[in-house]
Order: sequence, then structure tokens, then C-alpha cells
Amino acid sequence: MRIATWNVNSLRARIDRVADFLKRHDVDVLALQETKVKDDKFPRERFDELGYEIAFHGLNQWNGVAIASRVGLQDVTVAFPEQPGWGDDEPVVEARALGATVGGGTREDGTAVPRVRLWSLYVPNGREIGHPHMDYKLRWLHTLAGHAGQWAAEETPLVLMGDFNVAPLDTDVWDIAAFEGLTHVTPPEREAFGALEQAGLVDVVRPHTETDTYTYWDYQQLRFPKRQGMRIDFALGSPSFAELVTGAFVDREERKGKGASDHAPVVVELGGSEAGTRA
DNA sequence: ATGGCTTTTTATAAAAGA
Repeated sequence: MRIATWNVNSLRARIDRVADFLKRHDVDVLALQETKVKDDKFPRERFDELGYEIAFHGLNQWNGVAIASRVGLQDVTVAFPEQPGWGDDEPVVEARALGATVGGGTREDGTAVPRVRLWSLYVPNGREIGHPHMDYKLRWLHTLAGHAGQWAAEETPLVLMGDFNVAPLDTDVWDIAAFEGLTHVTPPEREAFGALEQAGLVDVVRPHTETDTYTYWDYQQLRFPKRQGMRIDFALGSPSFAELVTGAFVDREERKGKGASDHAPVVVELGGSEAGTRA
């Protein structure tokens, strides 16, 4: 079974790329972020045609998350408990978190599909050090981490996937010196990301990738051809999920060409359960 | 050079991204 996550930076602008990606890599489940589409304009027909069930949540042109699955899609949850909102007087809980349970059935060939509890997450950017959005980002991550331990203790393997907007290691950016005074690499952000790891989650992709593997390259300054990127998109799994993982990669090809998102998809390969392993 | 790119909107300038 293959599960992927991708910040598409507008789903409607890239729906053909998404369809090609699903086919090319034989992806069973895809978590999307920054769909930038309100629910009433979501291109659900495209997923129907491709044979995927789809859950989505978008309030306006900002943010937006979705989960597509061709191995079942159940118990969809919009937002996590106590998810912080954004705004002065009446904070709005933005479209940044969508949970669903996928898999759990049997394939046509009789092999078992692992059952997985999945969250598609789009962590607030933070904007600038000292900006209220940074406080929002930190509260958002710490609140999420406050629930992660309990979720990870459930029987169903858990994975939090998405754009975390934090580069946990200095080597996760192309030049740490160039990030002096900028967001994504500050100690408070790394601590907030670390809280998820302290809750028992592990990065299931890093062990399968090179140190200089990135998931994001700025549209400006020719960052992609210069290989000047950031690793900020992750799949954090519970121990039981991590045991299922047999491989992972970043699809760098998706960042190439006209009409690419500034993020590349991250793909996680799962082996079968005891009941059967897919060939 | 207070930008350089890309997307959205009941647009056509401003916000957001990172």
C-alpha cells in the first residue's frame, strides 16, 4: 500500500498533475494540503473518475485539506480537538486538519490492506519571528502534540502527514546561514515539532532518504535548479505505523516543469500485515 | 532595488506563502 502527502498549492490549478501522480506511483491514499478551494468548488468528479473516495475541507481561498483513498475512507474528522483559531476578536478555526481512517479491508487478490488512522495537516506558516502568526503556529503544534500521544496509543496505526512548516535539522535547509532571523528553523519551532516526537511519533521518511533531500523549493531565485530547498513536509508515524513502513521517497520530478507546486509529494510504502503481504 | 514567483478573489490590488 502506498500513502502520500502533498502540499499542492491550489488543487484546481494542478488537478491534472495530481491525477498523473496518482497513476504514475500507484498511490492508494493521498493527503493534500493547501487545496485553496472552498468545498462547493472542490473538483470531486476527478477523484470519482479515478476511483478514489475523497474527503475535503476548505472554507475560502486559503489553506484547505483533503484525503483521497481507493482503499476505504471512514470516520472523517474535520479539525482536531481544541485546534487553535486565527484572528483577533473571533478566532476562526482554519481548514488545516482533516483526519480519516483508511485501509483495513482485503484486496481482490486476497491480501490484507493495513488499517491506518491518517491526518492531513497544514501547519500555520508563522510569517515572521515575533508576528502573532508565529504564536499561532506554536500553539497549533503544541495542541496537536497534546493529542498525539493518546492517538498513537490507539490500536489503529497512526500517521500525521503534511506540511509542518518546520525544518527540524540544520541540514533540512540548503544553507542554515541564509535562514538567520527567519522562521522555520528557530528553537521554539523545533521544540514544537519535537513535542510530536516526544509524544511517540517518528519520522518514517528520513531513514529512507539522503540528508539533502528537500520537499520544498521557493518559486523565486531559481531555488529548484540550484537545489536550494527545505525539508518541511513529513510523515510522522506511531510505532505500530513505523513497523509497517518498508520504504519512502520524495517525488522530486513533480517539482519540475510548468505548473509545478512549490512542494514535492512525499510517498510512503507500507508492507502487508500478518494476514498477507502484497507482492 | 522597499523585488525577483505563484495563486486566489464575488479581482484587476492585495494577501499569503516560506
